[in-house]
Amino acid sequence: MDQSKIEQGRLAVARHAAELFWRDGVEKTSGDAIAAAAGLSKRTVWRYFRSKEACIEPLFHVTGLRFVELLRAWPREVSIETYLHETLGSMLQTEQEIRDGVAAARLISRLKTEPAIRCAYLMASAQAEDALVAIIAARAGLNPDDFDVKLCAAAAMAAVRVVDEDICTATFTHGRRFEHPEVCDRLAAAIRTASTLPICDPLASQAG
Amino acid sequence: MDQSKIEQGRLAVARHAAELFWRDGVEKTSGDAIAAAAGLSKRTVWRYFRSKEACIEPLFHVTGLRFVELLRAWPREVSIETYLHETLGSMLQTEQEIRDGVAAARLISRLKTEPAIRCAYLMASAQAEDALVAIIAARAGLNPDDFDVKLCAAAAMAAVRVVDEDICTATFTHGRRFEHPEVCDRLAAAIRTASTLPICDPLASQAG
DNA sequence: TCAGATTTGGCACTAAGTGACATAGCGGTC
DNA sequence: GACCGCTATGTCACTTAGTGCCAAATCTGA
Repeated sequence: MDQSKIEQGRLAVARHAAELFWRDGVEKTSGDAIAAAAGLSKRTVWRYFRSKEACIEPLFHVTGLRFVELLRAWPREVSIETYLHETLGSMLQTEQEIRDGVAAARLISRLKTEPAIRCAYLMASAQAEDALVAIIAARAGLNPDDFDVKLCAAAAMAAVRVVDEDICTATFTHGRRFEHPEVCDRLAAAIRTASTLPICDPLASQAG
Repeated sequence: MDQSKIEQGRLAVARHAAELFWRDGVEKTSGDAIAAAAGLSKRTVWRYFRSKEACIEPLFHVTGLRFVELLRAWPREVSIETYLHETLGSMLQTEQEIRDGVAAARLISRLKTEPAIRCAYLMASAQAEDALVAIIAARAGLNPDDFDVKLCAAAAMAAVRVVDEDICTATFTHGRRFEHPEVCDRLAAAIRTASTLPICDPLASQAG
């Protein structure tokens, strides 16, 4: 599918936009500057994105999705705590993925002061929530259209969002440092607490 | 405080903007049209709002806040189910408040097709979540800065959001009709399920 | 009624975003 | 390799979103 090529292009732009938004702020960053940094014409940028603030959505989207994709591989017989401790460390494989994670985290730490960033972040979270629905449905053995599944996905995503925001602001605006296990603990605890379906504990084995 | 005067002005504009967004779509509605409908100069509209899509935020904000304010008056010795059944019906008092509710609900039913509306809706929900934090903190006897309180507020707000979206799309795009008790039941059930702190049941009486 | 402060409008301007068409690149086919 | 159709991109003129600046209006209090 060549949809992914477009996604790659959008992501490339998003990385540059994120850099500029972080360095100069959203207001002081022009569409021209983003286009120039990405090595594209302005026109192409506006073909990729409906607005300036949407330029960073793919970055949040991809980082959010990396986490959600990690959950997709979550074996039924493993608890959330065990799974995250075992796998979260290897979620960001390449240098690029790590850079994306840092870039996203930095921007998240600016959510309070830059409404445009919050907007993009929330939009991307909504997409991640959609992806999460399918995973939770599979794990709970329910239909993705089921209201309870949607509710659980929304609550779990909200939990991730709160932890994210908390950790990112603590890191980038208060200079705190987090060791890896602590992040796993907090994410797992929040997801467990917020989950409205019994998905966090090992599940009774089931055919299929 | 004259901050509320500005809020009234913003809300007045938002009502017109919502009408136009609903009738013509966001794209086909110009800033000029909004200003004209509100009887203001374009300049004043852009002083009130940072972007066109933000023009409807106050409508979502006020309807969301009306619900949150209802929860503020929630007595400690009453369960969420009882409280909502007893009070939700009287939440929207004036004709204007009812019109606001309908206008917001109609727009929510367009969330799938109009990203700009989703953006505004999510931003307003984030504000409502902030307001909810204080209420939950009070009810749970915890500090508003407490992580668990923020988590509970986020999860509860997510629950309200999912119910909202579900009911509004069912109403306006599938023509379903909801009786009042059903709405109460669904909201109460979702909030109870998603709440991560024991706030939904009557609380042991406590001085103060 | 006057002074001072705040709010609004008018207008010129910059920047965001679109439409229409030309061009470049990229398989496939002969 | 030349030809073809297809899609992605660029160019440029254009509309609309959004800001800066100053003047007019409106509000406030003595």
